[in-house]
Amino acid sequence: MNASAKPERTRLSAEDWEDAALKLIADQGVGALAVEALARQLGVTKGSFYWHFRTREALLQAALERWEQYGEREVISQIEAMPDPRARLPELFRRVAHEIAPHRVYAALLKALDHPQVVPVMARVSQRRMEFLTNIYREAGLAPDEALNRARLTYAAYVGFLQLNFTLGLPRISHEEFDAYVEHMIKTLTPG
Amino acid sequence: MNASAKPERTRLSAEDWEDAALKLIADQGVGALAVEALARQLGVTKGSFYWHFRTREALLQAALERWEQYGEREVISQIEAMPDPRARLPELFRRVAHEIAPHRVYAALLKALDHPQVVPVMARVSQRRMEFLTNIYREAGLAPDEALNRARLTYAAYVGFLQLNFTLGLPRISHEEFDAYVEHMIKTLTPG
DNA sequence: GGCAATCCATACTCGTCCGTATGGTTACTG
DNA sequence: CAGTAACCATACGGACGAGTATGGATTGCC
Repeated sequence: MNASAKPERTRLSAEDWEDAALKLIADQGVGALAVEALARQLGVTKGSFYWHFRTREALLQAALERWEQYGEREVISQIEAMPDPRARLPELFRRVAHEIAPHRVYAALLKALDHPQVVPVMARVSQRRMEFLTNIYREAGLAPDEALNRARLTYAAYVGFLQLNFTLGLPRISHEEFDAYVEHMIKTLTPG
Repeated sequence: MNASAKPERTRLSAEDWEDAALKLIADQGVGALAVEALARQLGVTKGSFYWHFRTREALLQAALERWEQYGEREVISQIEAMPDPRARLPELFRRVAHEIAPHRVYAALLKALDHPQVVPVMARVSQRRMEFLTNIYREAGLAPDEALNRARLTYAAYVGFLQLNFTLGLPRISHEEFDAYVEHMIKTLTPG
């Protein structure tokens, strides 16, 4: 019942700090990323931190890069492996809608877009996802420009949903209502 | 060529501070709302501030309430005055898409949803707008639950667009492209 | 023109957080 | 079992921002 989630650890690595940083970002946002707070949470002091990282900024950078690398799930490859292109969109929507945990860091980063360090990361990640979405729409039968615009619309709806629902807790939607919303979204945004 | 935007002002009122606060929030976010910075921008010192407000928190509160009252444009009443219900949605979309300035505070507040003071304000404002949207969709012919879900989707797309485009500068979209996107959005999200 | 009330400046205190300096402790290695 | 490298604690310096104290300036009013 220590302050740390993993109480029995003797020595830490840089990766441990990065993971802890991402967890803290997901919980309280980028602004709450303070080295003394992190150290307390890990059961050590600042002395440890400044051995692994030159500065707080360096930790943020490392954590972001780590997230960008490993955070991009294999969802993409799994979806692309599906034989029927028209079946990919509904599957993608339902998947994303029901896996909330992996999106918490993205939602937190979305609120830190004034921070110079997160902007390029978010730009790259969002760009890749949008291109992926655009491809799916093209393979589902949309013309190139239509596919691009539909991808923009879909991704904007995704981002907005993140903000409105588990950052703001807007209309405390029930499970059944939520499922109905997802199906409505599929019906509205899927061609055909 | 002073530091202040309006150099020739002798005495300030509480409303002046609130307006300046909202301007600063729109420009640099809620986190940048510091009293000394604000004072510099207004050409005075902290001594002035603490006469008008008991604390920084009080200023934020007052500014948010001011924004909630006067920020809700008369767009709503203008749209509702339109005779043809089916013509309201395209008009609303085009309007919102081309008036960027009034949405800058909303976008900034969207990034401050971890702050306890902004959450209730944003909840109320977003709720009202969603209800407004839901009504329009119903009047355009959608069934009640369909109208609600479509309103959710539309509003999420709006919120997401704010984040992706003038917070992140995502794909530096051109004017023509943007107009095409808006029309695509109208075609996709408008019933019939 | 004098007197309050209003408004603002200056000069502090205090807490927080980043970063540094330095010495101690644990683990690895020959 | 040394000795060296990796890891961590303690203590400090300094920047920055909120809030307080107090006196000065300005405005409106009688």
